[in-house]
Amino acid sequence: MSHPVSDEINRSGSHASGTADCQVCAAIAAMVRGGGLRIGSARLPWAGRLPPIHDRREVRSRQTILRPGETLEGVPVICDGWAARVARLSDGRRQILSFLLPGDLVSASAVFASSVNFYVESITAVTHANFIREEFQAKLLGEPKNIKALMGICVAEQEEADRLVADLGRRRAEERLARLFLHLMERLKMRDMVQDHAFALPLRQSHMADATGLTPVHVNRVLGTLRDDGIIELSGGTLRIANLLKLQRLADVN
Amino acid sequence: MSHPVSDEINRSGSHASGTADCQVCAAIAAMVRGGGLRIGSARLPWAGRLPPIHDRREVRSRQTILRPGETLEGVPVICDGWAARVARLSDGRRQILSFLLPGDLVSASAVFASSVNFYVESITAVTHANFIREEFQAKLLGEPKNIKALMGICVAEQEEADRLVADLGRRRAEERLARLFLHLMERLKMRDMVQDHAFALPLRQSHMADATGLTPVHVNRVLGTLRDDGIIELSGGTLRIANLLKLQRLADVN
DNA sequence: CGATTGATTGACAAGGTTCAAAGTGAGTGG
DNA sequence: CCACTCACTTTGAACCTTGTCAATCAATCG
Repeated sequence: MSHPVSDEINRSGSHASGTADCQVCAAIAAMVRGGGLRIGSARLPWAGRLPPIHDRREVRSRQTILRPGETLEGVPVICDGWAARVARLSDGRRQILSFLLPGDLVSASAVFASSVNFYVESITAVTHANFIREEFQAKLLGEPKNIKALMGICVAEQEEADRLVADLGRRRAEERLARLFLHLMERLKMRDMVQDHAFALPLRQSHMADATGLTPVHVNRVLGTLRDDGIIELSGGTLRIANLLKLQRLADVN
Repeated sequence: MSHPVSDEINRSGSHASGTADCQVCAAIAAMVRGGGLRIGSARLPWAGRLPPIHDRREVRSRQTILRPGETLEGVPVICDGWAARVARLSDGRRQILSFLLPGDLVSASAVFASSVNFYVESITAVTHANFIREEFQAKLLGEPKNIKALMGICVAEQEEADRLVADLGRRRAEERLARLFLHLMERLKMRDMVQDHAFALPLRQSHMADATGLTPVHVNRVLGTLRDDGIIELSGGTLRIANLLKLQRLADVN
């Protein structure tokens, strides 16, 4: 069976070859199946053939993948697992800027700059590929259509951030968590990772706290009320939205 | 005296001509003097000659300039005055996403999309120009250098938003206000609008509240303590940083 | 098994909000 | 020029949401 993605990868001489090649193929294939590289809901719809990768890395859960200012080997894309972009304050406070899901470009800025100004940390075990920047750029800048797609990713990234700013600035704990869950569900839906209003949620309560600007203790309490109200069921790493309508009303969608 | 900017504007047949042309020239000249179009600290360093504008508008203070979804006539750039990008929740809560100063492109997204998903509201009286999108794009996409400059603006916009997310999620009132003031001072410095640690600050306390995710009453109290501690002097629309070191320590810079 | 990590709970403190009222200042019309 | 109005600032008091501290419980892992 012909497989343009893995063909391309296998042809690229520079990537780390090992025993896990088919994993990479599978992961990137999944990415493509999901509609191309993305950030949030924006896509980079490349026709079949990806640029060559510099390398591919597998990282255990709870590791720091990138640090601010650190030189990037390539343009990082998440193949598998969950990661987060995070900001750290000097006294250790943390804020999750966004979650990175399979198929996500870590940041549009990484396409042009050789470093970023946030941390990237794995939440689960993560596989990520680093595309060769020059080739990635060349492919993008070659076609106006691709430039616009990249701008689309930038805009989506920005809209995401604006949404989060309004959430953190003006919404209370319950609303923030409700919106977090709905937002994640939307993104996972696009990847066919939601079944019957339920999906794997590998986040600790401290992750949810860092994403919503709350403390883990308070997240715990709010989750408790959401559970008691029959809105969500959360256990064993699986979140099931038991009452979507109520959750949406809480989250102030529509 | 030859003046490439106003020459260009005068040559452009499609812009609204009136009695205030020299105002436009002056405003855009100021913009150029300041280093080109920008967002935050990123610049679009166009060599002397701007693309033609579709029109130019003057708006009184406290008006809504743009609404989400509304069709944009062109690519809006602030020539004079202060405006804000703002998000509104369904129940009326407001969050200021960013302040727009003279020379600011309202949003990089406006270059490619014909609508945006936030409000733009004037704070003072505002003059803004709307560049013809096709020409603006053509000029940008024509040169790879310009594409990278545009991407630089996108990245700066994003970094701004990330910074704000961390502030709103993880910093307390005093820190947020301190950072707001320092951030504004930096931006105004680039425009030569700061003298001796003092600058015109046309914001009401409710603006500061909407920018920092606080209530106006609490902003008032915190301003009171900053004043009492001899850190700032704020009156008559002028902010003077009386003790920069203390303010920076509060703001957790460095 | 002991050790570690995360979830849960209680008691209490604090930061920030809400409501209400009074003070201030600039602009307006008479 | 004065009184009036309107928008904004300031202040107090009560309240509420969220944070802090501390202890316990549950689950996982070498």
